[in-house]
Amino acid sequence: MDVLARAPETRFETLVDELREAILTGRYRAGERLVQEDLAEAFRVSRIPLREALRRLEGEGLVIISPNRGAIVRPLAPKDIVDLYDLRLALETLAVRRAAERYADVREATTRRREEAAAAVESGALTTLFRLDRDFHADLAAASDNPHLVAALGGQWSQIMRIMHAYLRVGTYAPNVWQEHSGLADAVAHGDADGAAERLRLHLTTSRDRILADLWDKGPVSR
Amino acid sequence: MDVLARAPETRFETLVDELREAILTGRYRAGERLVQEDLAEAFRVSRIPLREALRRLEGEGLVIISPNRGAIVRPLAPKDIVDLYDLRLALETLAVRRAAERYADVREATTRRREEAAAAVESGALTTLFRLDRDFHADLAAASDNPHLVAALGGQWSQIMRIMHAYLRVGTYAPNVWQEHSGLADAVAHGDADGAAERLRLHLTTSRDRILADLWDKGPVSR
DNA sequence: CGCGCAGATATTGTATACAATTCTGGACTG
DNA sequence: CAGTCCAGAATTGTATACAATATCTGCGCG
Repeated sequence: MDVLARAPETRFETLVDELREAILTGRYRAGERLVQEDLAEAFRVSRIPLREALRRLEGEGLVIISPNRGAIVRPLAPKDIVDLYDLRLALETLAVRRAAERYADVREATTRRREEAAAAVESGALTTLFRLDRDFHADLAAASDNPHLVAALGGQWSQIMRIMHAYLRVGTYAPNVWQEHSGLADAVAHGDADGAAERLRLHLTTSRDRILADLWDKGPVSR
Repeated sequence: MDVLARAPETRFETLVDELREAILTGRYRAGERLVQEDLAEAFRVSRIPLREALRRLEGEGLVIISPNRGAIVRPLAPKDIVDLYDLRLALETLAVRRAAERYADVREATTRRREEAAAAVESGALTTLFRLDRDFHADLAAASDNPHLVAALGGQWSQIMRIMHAYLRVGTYAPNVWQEHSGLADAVAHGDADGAAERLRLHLTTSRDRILADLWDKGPVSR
């Protein structure tokens, strides 16, 4: 057998992840055309897996495909930010309530990552920072024991990550985010569903308002 | 120009709808293998648009694709029913609250369809009945003015329709569903967010319990 | 200056071919 | 007789090429 562990992934799977990452980080900007031939060459694949990947991302709401006209990166308007956070709050509130009812101990989801996040802030590694944020909330969602909810939230996180990359800077990213994460995890672990829901609401509304405040400074840009 | 309105749809789009419909109505049953060559022949298309359609349905959670092993119709366990209704309640509660805040008049969404549904019950046209049900709730969701929420709910409805087709009969389908729809639409139109949310909760929990009760009769079938 | 049409461009759909992986059934071995 | 292994079948994954269709662009013409 091979010394190196063989990646069992198909080209479609890696391609979806790479393309999603490229859109999330702004390498392909909002409204930009995604020409199949160009993408296929850039990612060293043929058009078949590429088309499948585009269809998947279309399903996630990251790209828009018009028949015979091609794909573009979906534009993001300020209202999208409000709507997405509204939706995310509803989904994640359900998640933390269910997790609290089960007394799920999600505290290690913070302790493990808290100092890593601090280091990322220090070095300005924004992508790492956002990934840690997402991973924490993903663990929280998984604690709900509702796979369908986890899947729905997973789809929304693509959009959230796009917003973060587009509008957050080290100076904008709240320094006490991980403090809020800890309090949230504690409430869940103690079975305090109402407290967890309220902490989540505060956490998300402040995050959203921080983004919106930053947005007004720079004008209604669609990146 | 042509007399007949030309369908501007691509094969992928029609294929997704046809395949989804086939799975929803049980033509392909849970766990059944979906062989690409066979499907391509059955729907008179080549494998490329077929693969794209399967990827889309995989994203909707209707099929499961294993690398090099092919696609199957996703099995539905009783816990899935509970989880899906839990998720749906959270999403739709947000929708009706937002709709109520806007005093959205969704009452014609019931009046138009109420007698049509009664006729469908009479003639035993279950598929028509389910479609009317979905259309009402889709109108309700649209009244929230949150496209992302509408999209999320749309994805969940594929699963809900599967459950309905699998477990509901004319005798099981509640006769006063459309009465509840009317009350819900009235509350929304009067801007009574709390009342609408409570009516929705009752509507969905009774629907769910009816399905679960029917399920225990027949045993834990995965159709 | 506006309009329309032809060519260029791009995408979609399809066919074909082949590689890679998984599954299957039976022969072989202990 | 049970278990293993292997060759071939079946299926999926990918690449290439090409026809059909739709869109876009720019030029000529009235």
